[in-house]
Amino acid sequence: MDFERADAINQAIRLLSLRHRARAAGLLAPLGLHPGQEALLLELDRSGPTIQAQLGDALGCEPPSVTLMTRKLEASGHIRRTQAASDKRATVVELTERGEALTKQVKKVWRALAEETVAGLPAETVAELPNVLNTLTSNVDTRRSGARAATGKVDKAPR
Amino acid sequence: MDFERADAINQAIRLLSLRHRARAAGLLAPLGLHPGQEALLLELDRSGPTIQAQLGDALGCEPPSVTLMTRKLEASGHIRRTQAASDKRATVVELTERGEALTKQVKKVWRALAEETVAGLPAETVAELPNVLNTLTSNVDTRRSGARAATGKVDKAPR
DNA sequence: CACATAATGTTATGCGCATAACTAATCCGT
DNA sequence: ACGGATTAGTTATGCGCATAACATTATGTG
Repeated sequence: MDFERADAINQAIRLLSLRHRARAAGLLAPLGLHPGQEALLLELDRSGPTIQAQLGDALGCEPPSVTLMTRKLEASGHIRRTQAASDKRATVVELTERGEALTKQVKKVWRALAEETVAGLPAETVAELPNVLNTLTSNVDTRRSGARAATGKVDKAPR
Repeated sequence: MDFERADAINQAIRLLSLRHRARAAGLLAPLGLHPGQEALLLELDRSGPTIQAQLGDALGCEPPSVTLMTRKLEASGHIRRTQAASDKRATVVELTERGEALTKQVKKVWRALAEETVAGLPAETVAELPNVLNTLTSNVDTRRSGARAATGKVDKAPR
């Protein structure tokens, strides 16, 4: 691949990151959220009470980031953190009622953002988009060793 | 669009941002660069001596960010900043020889990253990728008034 | 010309996310 | 059952990027 094409791709990804995040920030601000927090709320809405380590895994960010995100969302009353009974190291995070109400609003914003983002693209391109983006992501993912989650193959627990 | 699809798109963009940036960080670290700085060097390599305001425009970031980026790259000896003759407010930024040498290395890394990023995708998808990503970007770009703008012409595809 | 307005850049501050270093709890092989 | 390794979480620190407030220079009207 020549440099021109390579740069076009890298630069496009970089700019998309900046602008999509900026737009999300603008849409989430009226809800009192900063970008990144919405992902945590949505994950809790999707999975119910969750351990912080799993949250970090789902959101693709590191434990210290999860600590700060949960701390702030707890301070604003949208989530609740309790020590797990079965594992005294773990902290279980769950939505409060306020958090659930806010998450409903977040979902509306999230749909609006996605629609705005893909406006003007052919339906088939939009349909393929998540898969293409996920492929790009796992290609550069050093966390999960680029493994594809598609197979759903999990080593069975030896017990 | 239903929430599932919307979330798949937004989440995919968010994760791609994190991972692509993280991978870039890993590849640039041996060169002594942090992600974001390479874009500035490449822009200077492409356009020659440039005013900071134009740099911010090209990189899609704000004046204070440009100030910090240029300050650090100047401190590391890769760029030089001089006051413009024609406009005493403006600061002209240009590559030093060290900066040019480093940029050569950056280009190699940049090509490698792009190739790694699009690995496994059909060639035609890769060919369309920059345009698709740029469309997504301008759809959510609140900086330059929404849509087309850059070159003053329609992106492409004269039917 | 004078003066309001715009444009360039800087400082201060804040958020998200990262890594490094640390504590505390759980697991596991001997 | 003991003691090393693994895992969950926190604190400290740093970088990139953003906005807000500000100083300085250019510009374009009356």
